Amino acid sequence: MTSTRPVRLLLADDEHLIRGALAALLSLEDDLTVVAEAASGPEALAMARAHAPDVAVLDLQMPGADGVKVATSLRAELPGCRVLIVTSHGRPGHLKRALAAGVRGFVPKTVSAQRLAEIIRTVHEGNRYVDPELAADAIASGDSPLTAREAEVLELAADGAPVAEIAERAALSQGTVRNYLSSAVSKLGAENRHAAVRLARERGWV
Amino acid sequence: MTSTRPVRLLLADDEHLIRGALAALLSLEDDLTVVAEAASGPEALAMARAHAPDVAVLDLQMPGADGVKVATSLRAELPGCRVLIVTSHGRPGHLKRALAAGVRGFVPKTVSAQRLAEIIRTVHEGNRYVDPELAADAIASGDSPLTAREAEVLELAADGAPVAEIAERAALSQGTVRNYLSSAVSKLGAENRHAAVRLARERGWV
DNA sequence: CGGGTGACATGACAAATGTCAGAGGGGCCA
DNA sequence: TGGCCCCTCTGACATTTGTCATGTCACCCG
Repeated sequence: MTSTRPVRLLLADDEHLIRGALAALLSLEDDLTVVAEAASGPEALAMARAHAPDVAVLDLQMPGADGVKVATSLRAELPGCRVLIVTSHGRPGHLKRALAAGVRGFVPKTVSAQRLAEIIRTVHEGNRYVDPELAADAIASGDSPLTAREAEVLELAADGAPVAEIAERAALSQGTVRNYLSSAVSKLGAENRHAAVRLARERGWV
Repeated sequence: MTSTRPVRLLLADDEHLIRGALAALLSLEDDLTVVAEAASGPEALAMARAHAPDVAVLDLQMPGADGVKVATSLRAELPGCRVLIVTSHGRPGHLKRALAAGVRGFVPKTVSAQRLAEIIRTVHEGNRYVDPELAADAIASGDSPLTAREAEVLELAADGAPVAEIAERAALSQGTVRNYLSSAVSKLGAENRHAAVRLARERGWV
């Protein structure tokens, strides 16, 4: 395989500094070429439509729509475009969501550019790549033990709202809300609902 | 001023990808040279001692010790070394803390590498540089209305711990803790202490 | 069809939390 | 020195929670 045409990349990250630097570094690899850059979720989608890249390298946290949402849309609109998610804070639940959205690769930003280039090639060839450490975390943390309602109520409780407000927003009775919160708290082994929110967040279950 | 020797830089960021990319980009500027890199707070300090750089470019959030703590130590040990903080999530309080620690520059990662290079030069010449948007946020959010104790107690309450635990850890009576929490909550206009924690965090007051 | 499970509810009780009034002591500054 | 503000505490009270027992209803599966 001598003169394959280079892999066309879309780079999306809201931090200009990182995105630019990354573009520069990846361009040094002569089998990779950055054809488009975006600073937000919607922009990434638009760029993908316009340039139909081979691989989309997406940051997980972007304004507008996060990497996973963009990946979902991309999956439908451009099935040929592989998606690789890059993230600073790899929480187990994100990985699971990402894989469910058809993402082919998931790596933390702690990898080197060299390594990232290799992973981009891996993904482009149709293989999957998940950072071993993140994968281990995801397996260790397991599936969410929360039912859909419990998770929903816990989420509404996330900003410290009192039960009355949660009940109203969820269209549930206060007693029911307290029941859900109580069971969520005990399932997570937390001291109270606020600690439960923290735990669930850490594990990516909300 | 024709043949000044290049500005010697220390780069500290726990994300290898970013750090490497940044190093590569900044090295393209012929008046800048990266003499050391670090992936954690303590490592940054050690590197600074070993290489005595002209400017230290520090990420705000690093394992071990954050950028501001490193800056504080650096101020004492290497007064000649200017510190520039780079951050993803610019919260007003951080800026204030950073300036108090003698940091000369504070910029979000949304700037371009070009711009960053200019800012590094500015800082190296002894001037200060603070991102205008972050500065505006900091001014708008104003000073913390919390007394030292209120902030301390609020911080201990941050992870959802019950009052009893806070009281023990702060060596205060439970009643006192509740009084402080109560006054903090009302000063912040929050619904309860958990919402207060969130608000205070957002504004960088804890 | 019967049984299990989850969504949803009520009511009651104990525990934690929020609020208020008051009170003593220390430091700072006019 | 007197006033003011903060720190610290106490005690009492109303409100909000967490927990438990219990019940109804709908749905899915064997």
